[in-house]
Amino acid sequence: MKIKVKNTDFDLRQTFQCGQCFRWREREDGAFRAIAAGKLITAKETDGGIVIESAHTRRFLESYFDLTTDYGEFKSRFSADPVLKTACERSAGIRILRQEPFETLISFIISQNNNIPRISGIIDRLCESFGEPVEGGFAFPTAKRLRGITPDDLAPLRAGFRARYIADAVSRVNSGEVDFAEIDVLPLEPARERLKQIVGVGDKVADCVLLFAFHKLDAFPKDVWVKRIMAEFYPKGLPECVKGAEGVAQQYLFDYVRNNDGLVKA
DNA sequence: ACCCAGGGTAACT
DNA sequence: AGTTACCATGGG
Repeated sequence: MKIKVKNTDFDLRQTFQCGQCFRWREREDGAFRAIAAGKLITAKETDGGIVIESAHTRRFLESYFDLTTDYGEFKSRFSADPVLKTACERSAGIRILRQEPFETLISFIISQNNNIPRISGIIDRLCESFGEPVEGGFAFPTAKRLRGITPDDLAPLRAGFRARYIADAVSRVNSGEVDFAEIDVLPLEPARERLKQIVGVGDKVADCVLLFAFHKLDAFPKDVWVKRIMAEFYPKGLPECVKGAEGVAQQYLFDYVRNNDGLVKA
């Protein structure tokens, strides 16, 4: 499958490097590639728009890249707030991907008290060590494939104290105690409580999973950077114009502060 | 050597 | 309910 989409409200680098995903890499020729949901995807900016190629179906790609959502509408709504207006303009091409729940869960467990380059490294080693080999690399290992895994088994990842959290997540997903199909249809609060049953999953990790995998756009992950933004610009809370789409606003703000040294005080 | 990183937990007030 | 040390590892 090969599809071409307009590059309005869609920038590959901004979308892949805004911290929502960890497996997309830029090639020397400027194209991006990743294994997602077990298959290779490549994406490249061309004169006529963005060209996406994969063995995945069109339906999958439209869902994964969230191609049917109008981000221009979000941005015009958010622009009622001056700080968000600037953030939207700076990071105008961010889209919220629909990633696989298990991959997103494990990835954001690994992300805690960690930095993005090392998160990517740990995930790479997880895929190389336990993932199924597929064309172009390794699939992210499924929960089923990791059944029974112990923290010691995960030692080669060098995930540190997070290894036992990963093991706990695998166990609870396999037992059905954490049920992605159920979480998918649950509202934000109860869905968050389900995920927080996993040892090592708190509000922030749960909200990332709900936003980046289940596309619950009202989830608002509060990491150290967002907390700084909130303290600096929104001490009384988020503006009314983001209601229902807090997670989308969060990504514009997150990308904005991370790429603007000194915008908020550390 | 020290600090921090897309935090969470356990053990305190 | 709100604070704090600690958690492994790697990079600056």
